[in-house]
Amino acid sequence: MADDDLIDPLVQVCFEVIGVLTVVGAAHDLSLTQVRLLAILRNHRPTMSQLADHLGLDRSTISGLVDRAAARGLVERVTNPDDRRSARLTITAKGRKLATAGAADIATRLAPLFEPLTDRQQQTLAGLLDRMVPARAG
Amino acid sequence: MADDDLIDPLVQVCFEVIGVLTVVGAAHDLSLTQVRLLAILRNHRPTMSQLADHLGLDRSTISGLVDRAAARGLVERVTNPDDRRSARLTITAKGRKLATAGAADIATRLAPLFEPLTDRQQQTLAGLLDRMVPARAG
DNA sequence: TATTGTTATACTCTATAACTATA
DNA sequence: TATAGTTATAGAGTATAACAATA
Repeated sequence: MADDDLIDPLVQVCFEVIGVLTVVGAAHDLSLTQVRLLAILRNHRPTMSQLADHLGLDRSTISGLVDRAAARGLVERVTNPDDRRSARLTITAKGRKLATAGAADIATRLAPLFEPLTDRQQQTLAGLLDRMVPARAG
Repeated sequence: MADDDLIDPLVQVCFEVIGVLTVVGAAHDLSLTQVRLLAILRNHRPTMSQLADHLGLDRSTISGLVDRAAARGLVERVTNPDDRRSARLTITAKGRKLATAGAADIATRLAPLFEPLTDRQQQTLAGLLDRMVPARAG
């Protein structure tokens, strides 16, 4: 098949989805990157370096990002007694609450995108997408 | 079905795709927004306001964006003789060349994502995604 | 020496508010 | 008056380079 028959609609859908994440984030004064940060911290406690690798950003960028989120009381640095150079990041109760509310908003705002698909088609889509995401350690 | 069974992998895949667009853009000194700009201008000649609406950005943001792209010779403002307030944006030959090369890079870098799927599954995916993108005027 | 994280710096992206020119 | 676009301003996101602390 012509690549574009798949790539074009995929990229289009991605921009729609990212657009939803961006506006929902903005409604809570969160940038797209802050949304990702909270989403990750819901299930993980990475070090700054691990976070940088995962997000594909420089460590210095992460420092600023975490500074701003910490200033809002959304995340916390927890120093590691075994290696005092490194710090683990954790989400606060306030951050978790915001993340949970945001996830619900996102689900609601994403729903219209799935509307053209039958339940059966949505299941098929979920299966295909699931196969595309590599199992990720962390 | 549980929403998250669809939303989670969809969002994951979207971040993968956006990540590819970001790194390919960066390899050509283009931000993600500049990549989108060139992608749109390959097929359209919008006014500044139309572009702002389409990208979901403020008109003032578009001004700066276009300034920087124009300074690199990638796009041009063409004033409309019928309404001298407005300007249509066009891609230059240089911009088109860059966009074409970028699109090829993107296809190459996106390919590993599809690898877990059979050709038949890729066709199915393309069909489902296609149904999700609204026909857009412009 | 190597690694973890921060700081200083500079540029891009973004929105708000105020503005100019045209309609 | 209303609309198209720009400019001034301020803050967030980003990378590079240089740095301090720890290993």
